[in-house]
Amino acid sequence: MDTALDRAVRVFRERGYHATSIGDLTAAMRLATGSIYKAFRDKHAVFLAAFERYTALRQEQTRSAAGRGRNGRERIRNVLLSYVAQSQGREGRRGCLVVGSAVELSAVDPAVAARVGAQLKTNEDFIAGLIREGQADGSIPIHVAADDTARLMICITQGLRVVGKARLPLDGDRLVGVAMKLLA
Amino acid sequence: MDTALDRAVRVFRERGYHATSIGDLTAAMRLATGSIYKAFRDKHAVFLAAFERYTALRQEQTRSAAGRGRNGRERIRNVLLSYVAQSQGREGRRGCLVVGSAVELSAVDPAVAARVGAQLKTNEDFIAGLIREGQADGSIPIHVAADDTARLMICITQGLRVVGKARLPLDGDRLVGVAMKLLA
DNA sequence: GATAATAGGGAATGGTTGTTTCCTAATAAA
DNA sequence: TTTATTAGGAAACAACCATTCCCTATTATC
Repeated sequence: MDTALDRAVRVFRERGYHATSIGDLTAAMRLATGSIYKAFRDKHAVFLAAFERYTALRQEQTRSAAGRGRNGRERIRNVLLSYVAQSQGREGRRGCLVVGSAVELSAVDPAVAARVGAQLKTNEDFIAGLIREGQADGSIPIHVAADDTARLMICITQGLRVVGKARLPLDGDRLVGVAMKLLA
Repeated sequence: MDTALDRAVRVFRERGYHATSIGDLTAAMRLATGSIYKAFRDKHAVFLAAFERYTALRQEQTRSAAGRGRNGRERIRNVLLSYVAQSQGREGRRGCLVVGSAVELSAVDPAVAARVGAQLKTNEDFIAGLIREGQADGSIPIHVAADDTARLMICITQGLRVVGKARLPLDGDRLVGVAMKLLA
């Protein structure tokens, strides 16, 4: 069932919610119409489940990228580099479910809006935490405004997904090199 | 006819392409079905026309914001502030057609993808130009990498629209204050 | 003033959508 | 082995979609 959900995630990422028909889902999930409706109340429920699976997976990836840094500054650099990598090439064209949901649904779908908002807040808090870590371990100056900088970095990461979907090439080292000035 | 297009822009921004039905368009544009199809080949053509009208209007606003600065650095600050303002409140929730098109359509619609790419490139070139202006007038250090910084700023502006659509509050002065570090 | 041409409106249409229903095959319980 | 229960699949259904067609005013032309 989880592998079917993974396939649903993929279709929703590529096409978005409205452009994905139940027919697309049956083909992608390799489940018949009736089977999908036995497992989920409706298309919306499939989407919500896919959304949650996607965010759980992505969160894991981000934490793991952060884990590969020796101090706060390096952890943030790795997180940003990981975002650029995710936003590029085929994976980038596939898109981000959080960004897609925010743009396509959060204005008209309260359930989705709540989840999108929560996810952004979680990510922002995580980055703010890393900044404070860096200030504690001496790798980031204390005068850096943790919350504002974290929010701006969220904008950068979300913007990367938009730009990546539009197929603009992204050079991770150079882009992140510039972005790290925010921690000066 | 242009005022009808403006109304179409509004609906497409709020709901996106797929979730906007011809019925929605007739209601918004105050035109009957037949009239729309007499003026445009199909729904896709309406969208393309709306997209072009939107980008023309936005471009004008951005140039005008830049015009209110006395040197390169101030022009960029004003452009960023204008983006934050546009991404906030009701206008922010209404969303950006460029971001929306990039996320919802550019993967499956070459015509839209080309327009989105061109628009992003135009904006990026504009910002890069402002950076070079600033370097010429002495308000921005010469060691700033104009192209990389411009691309990162595009990510910030596009990300602002995503975050704004998700209803997160944005403090223009503080956010832009942090972002201006990129020009240090 | 009569006629041609056109802009606009609304009903009809074929296709597609999300959802339900019913049937079949497999598994678990007795 | 037989029965109860469940997971999965395909066809049926009503609602809605984008699009076409045809009709009615209105404008422009002669």
